[in-house]
Amino acid sequence: MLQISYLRDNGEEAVAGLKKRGINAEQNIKDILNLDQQRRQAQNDLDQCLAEANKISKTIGGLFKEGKRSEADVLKERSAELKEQTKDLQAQEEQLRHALDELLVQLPNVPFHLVPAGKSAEDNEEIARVGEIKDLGENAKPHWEIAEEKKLIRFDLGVKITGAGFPVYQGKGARLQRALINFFLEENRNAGYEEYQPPLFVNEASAYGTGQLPDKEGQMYYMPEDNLYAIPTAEVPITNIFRDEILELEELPLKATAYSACFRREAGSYGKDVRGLNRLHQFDKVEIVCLSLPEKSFDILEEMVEHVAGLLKKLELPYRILRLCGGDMGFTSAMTYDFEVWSAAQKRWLEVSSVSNFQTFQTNRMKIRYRGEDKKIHLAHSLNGSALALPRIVAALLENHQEGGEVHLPEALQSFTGFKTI
RNA sequence: GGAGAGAUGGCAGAGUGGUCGAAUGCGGUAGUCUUGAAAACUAUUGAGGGUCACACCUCCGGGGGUUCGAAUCCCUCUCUCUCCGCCA
Repeated sequence: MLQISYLRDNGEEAVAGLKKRGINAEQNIKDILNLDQQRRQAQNDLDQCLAEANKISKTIGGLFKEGKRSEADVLKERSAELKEQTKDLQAQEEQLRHALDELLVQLPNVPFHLVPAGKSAEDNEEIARVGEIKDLGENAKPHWEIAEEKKLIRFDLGVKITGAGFPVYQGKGARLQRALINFFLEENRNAGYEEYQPPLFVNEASAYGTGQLPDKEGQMYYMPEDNLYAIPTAEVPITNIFRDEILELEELPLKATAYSACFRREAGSYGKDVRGLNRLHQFDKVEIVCLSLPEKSFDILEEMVEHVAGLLKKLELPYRILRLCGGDMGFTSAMTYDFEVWSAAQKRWLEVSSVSNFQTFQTNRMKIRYRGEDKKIHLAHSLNGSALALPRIVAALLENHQEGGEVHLPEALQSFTGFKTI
């Protein structure tokens, strides 16, 4: 959620920025500032009322001690009046605050100046393309065929025991999953990320903290008996570890990584998008999360992008990096880079990582702060990215590295799998 | 699942219905001393709102109530811990 102080000082900048998302927020922000003004006035009135009431209470206390009952009784009457007033003012302030909050949470993050304007994926800006796109000819098999032939992934068994979108990995398929998780975690750890193993379910406060609620309510699996949500990404528990914390300067930048299973309902998806490993309800992902000084966060973002690019290079997969346009960016992001790997048989790009800087959008809600050089408390910036999401990486590995009925694993992976070919 | 205990500042831990945003200790920060460090001593040290800055207001798990006045009394919810049961 945007900081009200930011909107007070930079309302026009926010309006201009949000246009890049295709949103005209002018009236909205006007309303917000208006409500903010009213709210502060109400708060002020309330405070004064309370101040007087406090003073009277103290005076009454003194009078009682001196035994001046009658004088105290007079003041009690005034106090009763104030109490009525306080009630009204309190209700008023609360009502204004809720109205303000409601508008505020509906406003997405303001895109960074580098973010191109645009409506959809077509307006994204390709900023790098790395690796050779090989023409595998007519015989190239899509990953689901390879996975089925070699009994790596059993979609049928997943359907049997759970449902569509919950595949069973078997044999070398299962070992490949385990190897990839280890490979990513090791790479991340070597790059300075501390490893965590978080809970897979989170409470409501956590889901709000990272912005899954109220924006993506229907995308999460929910367990009403316990009021818990299955995490759609490790970003949620990992970032929430630092909720309500004040970090010391030495702790920044804080770099964390975690493997987790991720759960997404993916309501409304269909067709080729959900074929094979393209889109699942449960999948594995290794995530990286950073908390940084505001002035450093875009450097950190570039650093994270470099790191993810390094992983894809080691996997010898052709990929491209996109800078998402305003309209394609997530609600909470100020700037996002997507990584897409080439799917040699499907002949299309598959998103495998999304690296974003949220600036204070998440930390404002979560109250993740740091004590600055000036000894004052400021909001930190938060960032995260996938490093990496497994299913589409597996798809790309199988498709791109197939040759003569075999799949040759990249060298970097071989020590983790314990086998070179599938 | 059953029974009991508890929830106070970074941590530990006091707190009689009024001057308690809260003793004390530890920790943190700054200083004195020291060649340097340790120790000792001194000072300082919660967060949010508000203000140019003060003032002022809010917060002792959450919500509600009693009272002129609540960390303190009452109700309720949540959570944590201990014991028992079950169990990877």
